[in-house]
Amino acid sequence: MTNIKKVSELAGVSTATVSRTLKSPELVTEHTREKVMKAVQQAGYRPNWLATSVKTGRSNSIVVLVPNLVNPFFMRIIEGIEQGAQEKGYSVLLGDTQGKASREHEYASMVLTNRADGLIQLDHSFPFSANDAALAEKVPMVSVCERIEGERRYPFIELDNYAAGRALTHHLISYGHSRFGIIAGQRTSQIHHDRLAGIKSVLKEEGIDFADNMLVGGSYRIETGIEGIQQLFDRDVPVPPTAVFCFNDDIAVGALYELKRRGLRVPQDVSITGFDNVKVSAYMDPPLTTVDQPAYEMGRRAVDVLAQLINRQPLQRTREILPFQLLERGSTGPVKI
Amino acid sequence: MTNIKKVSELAGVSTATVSRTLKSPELVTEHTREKVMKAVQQAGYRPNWLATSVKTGRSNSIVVLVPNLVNPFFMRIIEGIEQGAQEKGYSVLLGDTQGKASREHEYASMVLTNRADGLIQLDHSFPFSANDAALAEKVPMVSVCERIEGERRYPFIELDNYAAGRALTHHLISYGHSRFGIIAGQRTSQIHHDRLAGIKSVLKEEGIDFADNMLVGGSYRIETGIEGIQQLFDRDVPVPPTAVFCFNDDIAVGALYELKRRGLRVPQDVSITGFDNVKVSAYMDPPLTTVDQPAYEMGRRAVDVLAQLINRQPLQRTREILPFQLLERGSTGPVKI
DNA sequence: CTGTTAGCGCATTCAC
DNA sequence: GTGAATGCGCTAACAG
Repeated sequence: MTNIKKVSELAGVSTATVSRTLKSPELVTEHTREKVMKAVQQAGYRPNWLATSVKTGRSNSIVVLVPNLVNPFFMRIIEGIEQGAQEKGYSVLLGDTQGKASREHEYASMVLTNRADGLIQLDHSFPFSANDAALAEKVPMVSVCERIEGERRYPFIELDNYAAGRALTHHLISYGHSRFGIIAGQRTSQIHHDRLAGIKSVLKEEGIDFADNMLVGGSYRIETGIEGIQQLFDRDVPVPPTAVFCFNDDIAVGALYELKRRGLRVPQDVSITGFDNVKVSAYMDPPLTTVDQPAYEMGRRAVDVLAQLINRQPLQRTREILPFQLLERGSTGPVKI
Repeated sequence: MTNIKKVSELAGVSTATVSRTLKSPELVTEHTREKVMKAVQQAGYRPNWLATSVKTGRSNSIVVLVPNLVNPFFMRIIEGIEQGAQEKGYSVLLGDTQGKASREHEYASMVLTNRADGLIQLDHSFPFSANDAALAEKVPMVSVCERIEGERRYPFIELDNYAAGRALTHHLISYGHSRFGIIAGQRTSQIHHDRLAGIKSVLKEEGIDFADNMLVGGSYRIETGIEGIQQLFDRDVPVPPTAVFCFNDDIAVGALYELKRRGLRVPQDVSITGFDNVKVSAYMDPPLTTVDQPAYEMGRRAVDVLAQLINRQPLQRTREILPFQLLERGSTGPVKI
């Protein structure tokens, strides 16, 4: 292990001077700087990051809790987080929670043991165990694309899900639809409620009924889309929906698959909408009408906010609602007469 | 900051005893253990992980270099890495390189500064800068699903790409195909050469010609699939291919999209194959014939090997070639007469 | 501008 | 079985 002491001996200076040369070169004569740099080069010296961190009390790492790595939407957010983190000098510790509380607790505790300086939560749960809740009081934490339930003290960055729900509904109504189904993802989350409320508000305004049993689903997976269609079209309801809201693109992919399998045409027989604007959604047959979320920007913004929290800087605002974009593509069309 | 000293005072013991109680409880009387644990509880003490790490010289972290986070195949590997790492007590630092050498250098250097104990490379390049190459000599590094070019000293875990290429070719030939196109991903990588060699070996055995200009593409993206089809079907070649090998599922998605857009039916007019068995590939219309890679297991295995390297344990073998599985689905069929 | 000194928080000798 | 002392590698205060 080549350490600072060896370099200092090699350069014929003190360890402090070596440290200074590397961290604040302007505090050092050009002459010594050259001497030191030469020794650094020669010894192949790299400062031990662990030691620096103990000393400064900062790990310069952040941990990201994500329920599912294989979801391209989350990964796009994490790309943004990574980019933002890198620019600010943070490393990203990946916390794949699989949606399990125990794993959330484990990863969240990293910030309690100085392994990370802050936490970004992509899921909607409060990630600390009951045991750690007290310790977690002052932990820098931000949630992005979701909102931590029952916790008003943590900032969040999310989409205007309510407005997006309204926009999707208006879009479908403009095509003449009046019988709707919904295949939802996680039903306990705040964004679920927002989207649902957005949809229902328009239906109410338009005097359209929505029966509770037309809301199915419960997770953001392709299989949920398949099962959702089965439930919506198999039951004894005399009139199946002519349009189905899917609460993410994966669900929509499953729904599209299952509708086709049943010989139903999209959008001639049934219109469907997705959510997130995942890359493949544009290349489906037909391409999915969906809501674009600025995932990458959300990730970057989350790092900005987290960094301010870590540095105890005041936040301008604690909640950021980002605009969405409705992408009208081929999976929606006029209602069948 | 509640540190070990506070706890020791609270428990009326020395700091050494607190440390022992937490790390090796068996070295301590039950009586003192209880005393200490109570104090730990009461103080809400969590050992500072940074300090522990400086002391032991181990960060218990590994860094994973991945060229693209949005590719579900890579993410499946990383799921496996995460799981394996967690079981072995390692944390995963995410290094999204975007395929850029500068970012690779930056992330790879983490293992030079004790920020990580080892490195898993998912891409095919030697990730250290020329400057760091000497220092990197003894760095624990493993590559998975690719092979680090020109470096024989690092172990790798990968698929039998040669055999997979052969299997795909046999499959298509059994359907009567004899005019092939290939849309490749990164052409410089070892796995590219292996797959290509596999395909060509069968063609040669069967006496089938393959013109060099039927190999197109250059990156693992949907757009590459689209452009690839354009190149293969637009050129002045009198006879376009009846079957196209796509070197991953994303490319196949693009190819499928573009073929349909041109009014060509899959598989009636053109057969296509993917690679990786990404989740959505099964739900395309038609579902993609593809090669399943045991991505999750590859990730787990990579951690096993890396851990052995970190602990300077001898490796049984330095190169692991895993079996693949050919999934025959709807995107391949008999050649059109 | 540079060197000396004193820790950061913890783990590990070595005595007892 | 436990405590006192030492040091991991580095940075920050203070002198000079």
